[in-house]
Amino acid sequence: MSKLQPVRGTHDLLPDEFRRFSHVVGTARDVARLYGYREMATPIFEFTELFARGIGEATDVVSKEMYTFSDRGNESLTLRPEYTAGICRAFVSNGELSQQLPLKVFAAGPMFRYERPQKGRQRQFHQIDIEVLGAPEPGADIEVISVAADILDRLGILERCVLKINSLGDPECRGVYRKVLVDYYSGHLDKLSEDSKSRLQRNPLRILDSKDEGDKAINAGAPSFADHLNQASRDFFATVKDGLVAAGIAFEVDPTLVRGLDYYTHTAFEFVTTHIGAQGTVLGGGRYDGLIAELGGPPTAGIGWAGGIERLMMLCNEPPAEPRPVVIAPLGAAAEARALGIARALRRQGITVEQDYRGNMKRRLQRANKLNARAAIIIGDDELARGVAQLKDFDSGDQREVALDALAGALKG
RNA sequence: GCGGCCGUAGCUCAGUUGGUUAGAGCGCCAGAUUGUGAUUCUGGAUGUCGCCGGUUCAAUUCCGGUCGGCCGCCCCA
Repeated sequence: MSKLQPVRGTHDLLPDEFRRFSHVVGTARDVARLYGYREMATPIFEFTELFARGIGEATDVVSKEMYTFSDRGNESLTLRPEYTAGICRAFVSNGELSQQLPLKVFAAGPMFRYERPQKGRQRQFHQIDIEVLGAPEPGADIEVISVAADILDRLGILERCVLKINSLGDPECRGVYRKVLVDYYSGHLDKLSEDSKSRLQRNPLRILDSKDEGDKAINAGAPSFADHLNQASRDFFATVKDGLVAAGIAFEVDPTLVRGLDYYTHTAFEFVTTHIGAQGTVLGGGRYDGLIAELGGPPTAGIGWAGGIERLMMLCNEPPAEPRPVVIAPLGAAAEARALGIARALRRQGITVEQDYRGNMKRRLQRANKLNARAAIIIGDDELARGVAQLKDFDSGDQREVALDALAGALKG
């Protein structure tokens, strides 16, 4: 099997798989539309600077997972590793988007991250994405989570997921807490795992989520973020939680939930599942009120999430079956020519019709069977002369004669 | 980036304690009278045993490397 291989961590979406892919995206799009979100798209690559500044230089994503290259004009470009930064950039680039706040957008497309592939983790993967810009109110947090829950519900996977939420506070108390944490862990440096030592400067909040047994023991005595939230952050979080309850959305507060991207503030959340292996986060996001200003735009609040399409595909129900085609089987050159027009007329009526390019009757019916056709329209010289066709039903095996101009009616009825 | 498992026909897998033409099921192709599928019967084709190199008289079987997949860590969707 010395065949051409796709690049590591990429894969082809063959027709059967693509059907499930479109089902996920289509479902998400439909639900987002019900909430008034409008779809848009941004380029697959951006200036490297955008991600470095937006996501944070020190994050894993930026420091070791980006597909970065120089183009022929010597610009450093990067294949987008996530959607939020690009959408925020588009918001800043296109002044008209700020004329009607809040801006509510839906987007979907490929993302790229240089990681070790495993189940639910590829180098090119796809996300659906929702963002609300210009809404500092907790109502936006609630709505965005509600959209996610409805999408998961429609896909039939909500009951296999748990919604975890946490508050990362505002920059003020986040900074205070960060310092408190670093002080605390610095006192236990000798017992900290290697991973966590390196996390200490980079992202100390993440140590709280460590799976290392030694770290867990130290974490037991760690100061909690909840105790360090300022009043405004506390109130904000309480409103979000009350709203979720009012909307009938079940959740768990998880104080160890920390997002790896620097721009998050206040609400952070994830829908996680245990059904698809270690990469159990199916959809996650949060609030990023400082990001747009950080990128050089007007201070504008933001909140949103991204969902992994491949992960959702692993969990979701079979999409509805495609309509079964009708096959038109002409015999002879004259009938074949005539069939082209008949097939086209039927398709204009919304009937799926397949016409083979070659083959005798047996061959054509065999193929019809493989296509899971519901019926065949058989037209030979005899039928042609009389202006009729044999209409064969594949499920019952019955066959009857139908006038050519009555075909559409017969197939619809 | 770290650790572990794996790689035989289109698919799922068996097999060779190193030795002539590497197997099964499913699928695929052909036939069972002239214009009728699926079902049934008969016959057929499958493959550089992932790739490169080493050991050996001899390797798909042993060893090394490499590429790819899977599992866990890390990280995240």
